[in-house]
Amino acid sequence: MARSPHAASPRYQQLADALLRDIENGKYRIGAMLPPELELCEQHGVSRHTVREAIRRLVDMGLLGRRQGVGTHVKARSGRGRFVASLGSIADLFQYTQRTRMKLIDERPVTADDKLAELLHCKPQQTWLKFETCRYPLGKPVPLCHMEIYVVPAYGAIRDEIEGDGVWVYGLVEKHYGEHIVEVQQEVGTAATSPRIAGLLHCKPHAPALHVTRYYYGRGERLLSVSVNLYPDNRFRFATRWRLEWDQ
Amino acid sequence: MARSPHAASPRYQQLADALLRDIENGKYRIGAMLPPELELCEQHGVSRHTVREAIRRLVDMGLLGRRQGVGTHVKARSGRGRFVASLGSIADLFQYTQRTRMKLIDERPVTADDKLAELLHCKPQQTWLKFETCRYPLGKPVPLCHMEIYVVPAYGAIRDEIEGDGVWVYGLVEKHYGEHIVEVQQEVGTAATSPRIAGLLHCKPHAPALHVTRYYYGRGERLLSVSVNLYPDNRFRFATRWRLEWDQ
DNA sequence: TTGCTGTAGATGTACGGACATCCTAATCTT
DNA sequence: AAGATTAGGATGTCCGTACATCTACAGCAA
Repeated sequence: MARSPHAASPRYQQLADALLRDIENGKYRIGAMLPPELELCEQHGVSRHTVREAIRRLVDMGLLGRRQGVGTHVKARSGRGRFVASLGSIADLFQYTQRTRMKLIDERPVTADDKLAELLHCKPQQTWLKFETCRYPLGKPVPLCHMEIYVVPAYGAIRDEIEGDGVWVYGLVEKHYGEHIVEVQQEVGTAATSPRIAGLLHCKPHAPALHVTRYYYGRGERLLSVSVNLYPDNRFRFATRWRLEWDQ
Repeated sequence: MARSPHAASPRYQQLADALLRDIENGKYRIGAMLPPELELCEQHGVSRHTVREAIRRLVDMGLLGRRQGVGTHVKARSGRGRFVASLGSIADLFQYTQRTRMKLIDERPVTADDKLAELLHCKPQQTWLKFETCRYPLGKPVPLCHMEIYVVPAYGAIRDEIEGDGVWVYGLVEKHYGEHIVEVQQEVGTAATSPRIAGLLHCKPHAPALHVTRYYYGRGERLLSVSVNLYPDNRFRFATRWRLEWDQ
């Protein structure tokens, strides 16, 4: 039977609300199993389709989890959503409104000592290829940032294309080696600019700078590249917008 | 009829893949309408249930949009996902592993001059309530950060609870005024610590510091609170994990 | 004990039908 | 010409059925 004309909300929504209440009230505790679908059908006098639609909502909200052959269990209790931020592509991580150009300063293989091994999350003695570059806004002489880029040696061929307009290392890796970046971990801190790098960046020694480390992962949690960026002064600020995902 | 035993994937998935190909190939261009559900049923020889399941996937991926009574249209062409980061709650934005305590330094109403009006995204002459505080890790004498917190004057009563363990201003606003924070905009930059604040923070004057501005919005894009935080030195780093949402 | 097999019970997939609701556009009325 | 009404067609909701697939567990065999 279809829902009555003036019902406030569809039945699956009412059922989802009821289940949400039961979860928040503690009738179904975290880790506990929900009754099977057919049982919920009887209890609430609806079809299996409606039950599945209601459960689907709660699964999307992260409150429930399901496994075929096993059942449906409670994963979380809170009815409030998560805050999420999203990017269209990795390039948005850099938030450069203007196009930029990369200039290569140095390239060399490096063997990880203890300190570098910690930075790269690898064991000492492992070898990486290190690029040192500056990134310039197109047509401007003052660099935007200083970058140290580490890639596994197998990806050395990207050196031929690393200089140029609008180049990103992760893009070269994806293009040449068919690896897709699936995850990026980013750490933002602050640091004083060393005299050598201050010279490259045209800023005062010891000036405050944003210190950004990014880890690029491919499928299977394989670390493909690490970059350490230094943004001097206030040439750059990160803006992130966090939004509540599913409101109630 | 159910799917044959050894099929690689369910029919709705095959149909979703087929539609995705058609979108990427340009058969259905951005903004164009997809054929109606019943037409897709005939074209692909499946039931409406299967068609709706396939379309649901593409809607979840952001490729399609639908409106009751109108139809299904193409919103985007790319088959690659978005990178998303998520937080369990606003408190995770601060990433303090230890609990903290807030200490009030000053409280006063302020009238926005041009500079402050720009910071607060409001018109000059508007009045706000300004709290100046430091945040300390529990039981430690060295503050973690210096904060300037602006709230609309109507929320003045929170001053009575602003000092204490594990207090967040947004939490007080939500608790006392029933306002839910729905969006947070965050800007991260760097700055040198002024001598006065350096004294409060027990760090050297002009030391590099993370400069974080956060805008807290309630429903209807109403700005409820603004905070300007200064984290000296390397007492704090932001870690964000961006993950590709739906992979293929 | 160990390993295999069968079975019950859970979710997953897929078909069918019916009616509700919403939007657009054509049509009718004023 | 402008507004109200109607009709058609699109998605949304909800019911029914059947079988597939997966998992855990009991029972049996080596």
